[in-house]
Amino acid sequence: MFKALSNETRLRILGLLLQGELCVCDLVAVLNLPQSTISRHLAYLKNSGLVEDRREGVWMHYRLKQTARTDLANLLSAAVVQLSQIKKDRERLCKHLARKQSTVCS
Amino acid sequence: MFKALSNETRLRILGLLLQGELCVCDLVAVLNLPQSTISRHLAYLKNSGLVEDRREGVWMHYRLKQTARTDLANLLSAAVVQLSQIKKDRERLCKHLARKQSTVCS
DNA sequence: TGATTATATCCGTGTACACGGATATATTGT
DNA sequence: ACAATATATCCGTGTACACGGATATAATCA
Repeated sequence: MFKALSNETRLRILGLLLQGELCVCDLVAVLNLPQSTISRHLAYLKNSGLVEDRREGVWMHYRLKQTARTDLANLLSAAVVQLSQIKKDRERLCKHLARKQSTVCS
Repeated sequence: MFKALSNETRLRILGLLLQGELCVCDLVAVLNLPQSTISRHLAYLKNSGLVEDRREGVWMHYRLKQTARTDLANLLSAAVVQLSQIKKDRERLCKHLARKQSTVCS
């Protein structure tokens, strides 16, 4: 698990997934990284047992596995404080979702 | 910090240092790994700001930095459960210290 | 079936370590 | 100064990834 958390991009992905389920294209848009990079990290997180996926038509949705959610929330709470990037990501996610479909941002 | 925790040998070292200050030779004896390996990881942990050292004659003593102690205790509590090796290490440390000088094992 | 879109995987390249034996350095006691 | 001991660093080798462009796969729709 610590290995999964030892990469900044994965930390950022997990930080966003803490807010709720997301599809790959949302992560690509918010993190502004190549799609192959995002997909690779999602595969890594899935293999590590931290996230699970769900297909909905063409879209793959990723979410934290329930079994890992509590642990991750605790561990990441420290990371969120130190890695200011995560806060910015969350703000960007909020705007992104609002732009996409006028949903309320939690 | 997660990078420092992402290596099993370092996790084991930190697990032992949670019990208290130790010198390199104790770690070598308890973990049964080459001295160069232990020294390298201790240097890594020191650079990461997780441990600090103290020279006492020929011996170098390493201990957790106070600033990291609480965080590490929390993070490692999860690791201790999962990585059974850490429990075994602690038992070996206890025996080792008892053998060395009939000290009480905390 | 063929085009389109979303996602996964492949590929070559580069970097960060991990490893452990060998060697260097530092300290102590003679 | 020299031997002995504890520790740090060096060195060559190997592995695990990170990266991102290119390509393959999968699903949808016309």
